Amino acid sequence: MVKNTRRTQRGEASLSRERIVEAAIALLDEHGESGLTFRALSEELATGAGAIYWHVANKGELLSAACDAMVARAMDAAVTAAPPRETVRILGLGLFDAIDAHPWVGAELARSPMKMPMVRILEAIGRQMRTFGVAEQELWLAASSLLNFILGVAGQNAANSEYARAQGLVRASFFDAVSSAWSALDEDAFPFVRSMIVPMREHDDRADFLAGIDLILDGIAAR
Amino acid sequence: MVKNTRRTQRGEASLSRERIVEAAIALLDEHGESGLTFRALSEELATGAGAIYWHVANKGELLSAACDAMVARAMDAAVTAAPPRETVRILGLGLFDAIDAHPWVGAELARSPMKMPMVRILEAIGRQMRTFGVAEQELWLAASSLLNFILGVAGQNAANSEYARAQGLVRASFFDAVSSAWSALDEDAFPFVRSMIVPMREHDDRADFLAGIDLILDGIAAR
DNA sequence: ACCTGAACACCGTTCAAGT
DNA sequence: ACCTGAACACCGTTCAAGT
Repeated sequence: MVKNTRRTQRGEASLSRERIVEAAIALLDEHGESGLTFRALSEELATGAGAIYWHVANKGELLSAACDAMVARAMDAAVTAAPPRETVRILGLGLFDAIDAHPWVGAELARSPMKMPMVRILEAIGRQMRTFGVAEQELWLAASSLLNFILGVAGQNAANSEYARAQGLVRASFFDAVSSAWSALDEDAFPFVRSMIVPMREHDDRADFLAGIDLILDGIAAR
Repeated sequence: MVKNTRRTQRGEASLSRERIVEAAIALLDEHGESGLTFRALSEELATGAGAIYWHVANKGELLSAACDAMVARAMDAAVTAAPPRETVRILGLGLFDAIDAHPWVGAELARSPMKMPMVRILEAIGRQMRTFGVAEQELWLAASSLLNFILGVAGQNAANSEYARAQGLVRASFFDAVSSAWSALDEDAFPFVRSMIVPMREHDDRADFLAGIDLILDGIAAR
């Protein structure tokens, strides 16, 4: 490991997959999804684009790795000895908060096929379903339903945040904008949505997310 | 309406938002999300990029309009006089099949904030929840939970299809690939996921989707 | 009012060349 | 083995100019 002694001594770690992913996370957090470009990354890391490609296959892999790092962190933080129902809530909330703080994680999760970041979530949820007492032949359904719900919420939250960012709005005024859009809908064509304007405005994403998980757990328990 | 008589007589309708959206849908269906570019669209429509921009604000609006057209079609096709539980299943399946046939719809849906395509789905589901007998103060939760689950499934299905397309795989061999990836996971770190290899391979997306909806409806009914 | 198409300011990715 | 940075082949979007 003599190769980069000089750089290390100067306080600049040599280029590595880890450092690249770290820098990518910083860019994504600061400027949103559109903030991650190989040019910005090169500048941040003081190298050329080609150097990054030596450590990472392409942008997709980079995004996926960044997402995975965040999800792994959230899953690890949610390790408890609580009963399964409570643990699933903690897991879910951990993910919810991570996505709330880093919307791009939700967007990437909603895109990623059955690869690593999702496998982690499936593992964490599935274990709880098993201790929850779900029958063996229903485990896949229980775990994947919960997962799909969580991914749906994740995607929506991320979309809302990105949209709000693009419009330069804060969270509260985003829902103001939605509510005025819904007010303009035709009463005959959209009676239900119009009747939801007030509930939508008063709703609490976090609380609804938890309640949704409970709904599904109730449905599972009812079998 | 004299302006484009000549063009119309020649059998080429003049440029319009509708024709543009139509062409966009054709490109998306044929070549996936990456197939929709303003250049390809210009060629297809035999015009310049600027002409398209006169009718459509930007690419996002175009994608959203294309998605909305597909969702509207699916929702209209699912109008029945069946009891609410059955109707929700029909609505869901209609959407599921539309996304299965046009994966880009699922991807766009997972991205779109609380705008038009989603408002349609919310309206259709919400009406059924009301006739289902859900209490007024629980309507938002019931409808939005169902919606989030559906969007989650939509996003995953779309991601799987896009991934399979990119790899040049058919559906069956996609799950083969996932199962061999899962087989390579560490047994100690991922016992649950490894135990799901067989169930995952044998599962039926459509059936699981329906079962998931039932799970949530059961949870709602249990209140 | 509607369309043309060249031009602009970006992208991700590659690759010969260096150390 | 690792890095440089110019070059390539694309993008979405704009805009002066046409009809």
